[in-house]
Amino acid sequence: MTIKEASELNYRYTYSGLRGGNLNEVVETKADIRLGNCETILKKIPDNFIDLIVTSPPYADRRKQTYGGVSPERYVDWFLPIGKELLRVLKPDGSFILNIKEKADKGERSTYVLELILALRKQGWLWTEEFIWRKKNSYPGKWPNRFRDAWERLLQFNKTKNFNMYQDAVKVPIGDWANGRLKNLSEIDKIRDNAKNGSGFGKNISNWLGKETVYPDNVLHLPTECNNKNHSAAFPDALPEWFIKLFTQENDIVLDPFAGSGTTLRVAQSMSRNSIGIEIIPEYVNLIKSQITQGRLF
Amino acid sequence: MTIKEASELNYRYTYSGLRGGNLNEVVETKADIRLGNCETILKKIPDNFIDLIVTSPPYADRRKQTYGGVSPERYVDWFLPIGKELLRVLKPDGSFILNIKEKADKGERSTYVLELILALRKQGWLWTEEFIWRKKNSYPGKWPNRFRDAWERLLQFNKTKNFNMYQDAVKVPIGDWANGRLKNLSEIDKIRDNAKNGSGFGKNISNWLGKETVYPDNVLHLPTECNNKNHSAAFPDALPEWFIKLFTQENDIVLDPFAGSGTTLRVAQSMSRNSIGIEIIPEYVNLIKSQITQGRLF
DNA sequence: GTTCCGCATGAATCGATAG
DNA sequence: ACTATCGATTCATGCGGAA
Repeated sequence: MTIKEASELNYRYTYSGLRGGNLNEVVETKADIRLGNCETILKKIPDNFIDLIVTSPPYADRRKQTYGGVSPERYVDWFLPIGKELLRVLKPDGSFILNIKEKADKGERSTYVLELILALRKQGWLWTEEFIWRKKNSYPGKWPNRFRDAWERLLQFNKTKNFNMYQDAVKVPIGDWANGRLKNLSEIDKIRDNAKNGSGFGKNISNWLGKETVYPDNVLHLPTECNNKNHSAAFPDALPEWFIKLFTQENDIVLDPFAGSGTTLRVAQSMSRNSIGIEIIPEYVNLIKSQITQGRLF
Repeated sequence: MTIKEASELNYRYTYSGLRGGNLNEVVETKADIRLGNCETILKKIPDNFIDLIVTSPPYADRRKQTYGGVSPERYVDWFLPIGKELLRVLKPDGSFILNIKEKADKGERSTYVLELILALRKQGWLWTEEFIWRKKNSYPGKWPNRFRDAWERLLQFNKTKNFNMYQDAVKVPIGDWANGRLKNLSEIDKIRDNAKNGSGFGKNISNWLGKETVYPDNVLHLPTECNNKNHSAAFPDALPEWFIKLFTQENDIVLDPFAGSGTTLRVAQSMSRNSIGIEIIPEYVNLIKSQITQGRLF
């Protein structure tokens, strides 16, 4: 058992104890999927209720009139009322992850995403970071003046600067360079720190000795999922999983206001997080209900 | 001599031959580096003169010691007069590649790059594409609310939709997944062919065997160069090289209005492209002059 | 000739301290 | 209060000399 696992186990015992239950009593997480208009249902959620919002809204598209066909020109105005509700329901230490990418139209990239970022900031959001989702197997195709689009934006917004971030939960294996070099590196550090001030170097060393994982950066390398789920724009499980690990703890509440095929809810529940989803198409709601354990959260 | 060098040499001979000259007559490319203010010198360049602009301007609030540093608030106003001249000197079928990345400040990303894109569009530029430069060895560090920044923007702007793009020049070796699969396939194919006396499967294989390169996508994976140059942050040679291959032919003219240590000019000349550079710091101009064959182009 | 090791160093960011 | 400076933190690379 690792220290981390022991720590988590200890937390669970403590948690159950505080509730006064016996050790077999597990707090079951709930997934609350609602059918209907996004803005309307958002208004029913209490203030400061959500720990993490992860969503991939319908992208603007001039041609498609079917699912969420919002034109680029109207996109910002369409999204802002939703952004306002999201700002209200998010806890002060929560985060909002928006997966979006502008399409090329008549040879140009649309600018509505840039305008959306500026508008959300004006609305009160902090634009904390832009992660890149690097899609390993991007959509194939060839055009005379454009290569395949192999990345999407993952925009992080916050209500305050002091949001929760559990960085240790997403550490990754250290690069190959370390195999032959790290042992010596720590020796160098020893010498350097001894020469500098002689104190506190042991703390540094403890960070490096036997190091096998490092913190990731702001580029996520994930394949798009090949299995079609009857939904046009499903992102891979690993995407919400990464942000749920990074920004929430067990029994927190995750919200996806454009639930689609329900990836976020399903992943959240598998990770013992509560979740709320909103979806306007009945077929998708039924699909989600078949994959989760339902329960009302508000 | 590598195969690549030999191939290039062979091409040069052929090229000279087509011109009717003897083999010693080489059309020499010129690199024209000028010391001075960017906007001032740009005004001396004729209209529709440049095939490709590749540059990395000083970012806002960076390089304060060397370039003085432009504040994020003033950045767009500072850049626009330069953008206007760049628009004038670029050929209608040329491209403009702008390498830039906003920094984090007080927990937020600055928005001046977004505003710059919108402003350049208003100025008449088409925002054709945003490439991602993924930096594997990004600057280290750890903060409570942020991971390391491992990517920069490579913004492509054009004057018209019908710009030159030589996609075949930047094809890349097919991924390792294909190599492994291809070897396995051919082994299986061998066995099958032996067993079945040629089932037609070999025909498919022949399609695969010739295929060694594929078109890249819009994410570039390049390490930053950490060699001891006298310029603080030169981008790697491979960066301008890729865009010069993609957007120009031999003897075209490449412009870098913020030449810095001269990477763009040096690479352009090594690829038999003419180049123009502007740099305001005398030491860098001298450094560049020591690395190129000079010649006036305007 | 290869491989390995020592070393330097990056367009970083935050929080604390100093003026 | 507001700005300027500094220390602490951290990972992947190239280069040059040594084995």
